[in-house]
Amino acid sequence: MKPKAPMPEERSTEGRFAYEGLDRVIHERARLSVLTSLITNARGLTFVDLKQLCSLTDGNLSRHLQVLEKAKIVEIVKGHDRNRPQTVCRITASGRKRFVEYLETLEQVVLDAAKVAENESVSGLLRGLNPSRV
Amino acid sequence: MKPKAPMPEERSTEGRFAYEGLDRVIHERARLSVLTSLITNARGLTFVDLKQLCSLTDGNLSRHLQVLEKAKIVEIVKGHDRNRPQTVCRITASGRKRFVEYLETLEQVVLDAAKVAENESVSGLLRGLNPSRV
DNA sequence: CTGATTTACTTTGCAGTGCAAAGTGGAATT
DNA sequence: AATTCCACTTTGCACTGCAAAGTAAATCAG
Repeated sequence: MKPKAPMPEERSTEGRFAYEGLDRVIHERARLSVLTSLITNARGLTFVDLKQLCSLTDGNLSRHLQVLEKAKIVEIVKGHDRNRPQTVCRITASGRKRFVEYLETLEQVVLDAAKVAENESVSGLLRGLNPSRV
Repeated sequence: MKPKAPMPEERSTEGRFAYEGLDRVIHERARLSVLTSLITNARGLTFVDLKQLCSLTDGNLSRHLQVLEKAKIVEIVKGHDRNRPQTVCRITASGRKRFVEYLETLEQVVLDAAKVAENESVSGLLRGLNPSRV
């Protein structure tokens, strides 16, 4: 049998920084933008609004909305306004739930990173992260 | 010429939620894990440490470390310990800088999302995000 | 009325990438 | 000498983000 001495390093660090809450569907720059836009506008936003808010190209936005809709994170209603097609997007209830869980993980990442090992200085969230002695 | 009435909607919202600070090299679950591990352990971590901390497979970690090294975000020193190969990883100065910038953007995302449009309740960072009337 | 332009998307094509399974090389063990 | 174990690396593929091209309907120009 193997002794396998419990090294001082190993104090339940298994997956300490794995962040499984970082949902792949959400953890993508463009989609993160879209969802942040939508969660702050629960009444919904149009395709054109989103395109502007997120600085996305038409094709790009279209693709990401498809992904989010398929995942039931947003719902898309195609209608018309002033005789022009108008796509309105809203975040769904389950989408909101998933997004909030994701955000909680994000917050944890920021908090973990702000901890900076030897706990030199933990003032404002990100204070203390700049050049420290190597 | 076009009148182009300044709609009430448009108050410098261009790219409001674009988050260009979300560096593609960093904004990836596995690499985000690795960097958070490394920034909290400025002295460096071994391949095996990282594998455990981030719950990554060997191949996966190897690949991501290559990407991070090529981007000069981490430096990798291959040595030996007790006659076995040992890879030690450290975050570089510029890597730290880029990562901190990234984290600042992340924090902004969380803050923006916490704002929830009608500013119903902005207490704890993520309080107020749960089911609100649609 | 016809052709051109604009608006609001959708589709296509490809380069890039995350991931796991398989591979490598050297120590230690049998 | 052969096998096992450890610490990685390489390979292969399925997926995906992205932009360029395409589509459809309304509006405008002449």
